[in-house]
Amino acid sequence: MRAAAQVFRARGFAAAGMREIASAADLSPANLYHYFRGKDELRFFCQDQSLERMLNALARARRERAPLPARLRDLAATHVLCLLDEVEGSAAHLEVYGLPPRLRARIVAKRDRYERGIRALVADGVRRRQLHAADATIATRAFLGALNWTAHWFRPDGAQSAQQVADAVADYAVAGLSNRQSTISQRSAISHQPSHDHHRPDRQRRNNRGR
Amino acid sequence: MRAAAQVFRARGFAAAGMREIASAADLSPANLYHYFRGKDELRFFCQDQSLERMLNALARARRERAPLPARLRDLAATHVLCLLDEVEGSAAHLEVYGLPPRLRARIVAKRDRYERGIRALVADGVRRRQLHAADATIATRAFLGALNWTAHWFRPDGAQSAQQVADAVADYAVAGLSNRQSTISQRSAISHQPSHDHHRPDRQRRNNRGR
DNA sequence: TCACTTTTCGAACCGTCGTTCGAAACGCGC
DNA sequence: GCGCGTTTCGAACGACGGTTCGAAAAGTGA
Repeated sequence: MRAAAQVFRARGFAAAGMREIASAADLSPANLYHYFRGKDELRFFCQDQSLERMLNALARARRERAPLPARLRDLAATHVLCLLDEVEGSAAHLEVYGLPPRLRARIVAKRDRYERGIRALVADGVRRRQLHAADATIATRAFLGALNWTAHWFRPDGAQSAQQVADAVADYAVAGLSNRQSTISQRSAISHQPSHDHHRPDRQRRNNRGR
Repeated sequence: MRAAAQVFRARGFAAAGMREIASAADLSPANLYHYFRGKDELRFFCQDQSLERMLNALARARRERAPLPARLRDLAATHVLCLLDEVEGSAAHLEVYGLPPRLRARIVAKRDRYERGIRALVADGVRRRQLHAADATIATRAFLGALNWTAHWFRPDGAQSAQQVADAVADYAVAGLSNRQSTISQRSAISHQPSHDHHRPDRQRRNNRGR
């Protein structure tokens, strides 16, 4: 499972091959199937385990009595560490498309439970004026995005350790929710004309509303 | 290309099939190859175009004279709109693995140019004390993560429009750079014992520092 | 040593996917 | 209608990936 998580994180789920996973685990491809029913199950276990750990962190954040920003910061740092450092951690919980009819539902349910839990914390913080967010749902997802994206760029052989990255990213993510925004011009006076349509010369414009 | 971008965003690059793209574009699979050399080129065009638009937004942010947070906010909102709203936009620029030997270099170079440009803005803001970030590189990537992640959860038929989401996410992302951490216990007094090593019985420890 | 279970693996099956080929259908100027 | 370039597509090829099969090797307890 550790090998699978590694390969999933490095190549992405769809691009990861069972033969590659097997070789990373020092097994023959066929032998993998005596431990796992198939690729989907492997993916499911990785995701399920990561989510379980994150839900534990969420429960801890709920029960602590420290100020909300501090609790969220710990939650965020643990979240990032789950993706990066912990050997068995996997960023696979981000790709839910794919295939599994039954398994997918279980993962999505768990993931939603996690997200809803965080959103409840955020919304509560906003109500108590300890946090600031225009929309708790969007803010929560942006918050999670800053955390999840680390799986895309972190390199274990890089300059900073997983712990350092987790701390820095967690600080950033929580700062986005903290109040006392420093008088940013709320809507920006800049012209803002998207330079849209971009004059594409293009071959021709077939298929305009066919079907 | 619009159809390809759609399928790429929905299924991911590796999981997207040429047959599916073709059918989404009302073409036969074979016919696709009279307009594009192959899947890689299709991917390249999508990524290149998105990046081009983002680089334009970056150039605008560089030349404006508004306060830095406001400029970053506009840049962020445009970035999100590139991923979400603009029909031809594509979130494909996030998957650079895959295959292309020559094309890959060009995309990565362009992406790095974009990231470096933003990082320069951030670092400059930190120097002028208009922004706050412990590490400009990590902060920039967390910033971009909050933006990029929208491609994973945004649904066009959802409650809020792409513009609303872009605004809210951009506000959050910039707040993470402009908010002084409000005396969050810097290292959090919470116990924090990662429940690490998790007692894995493990088979054996081959390949420790192999390479 | 002997059954019996567990683990391992080489080889192959089968589907899918990216891609190509050859030719039919179309558009258009003459 | 006739040529000619463009567009379209059905069918198939080759490769790769997930998976299965059957049996050999390794472990286990008496």
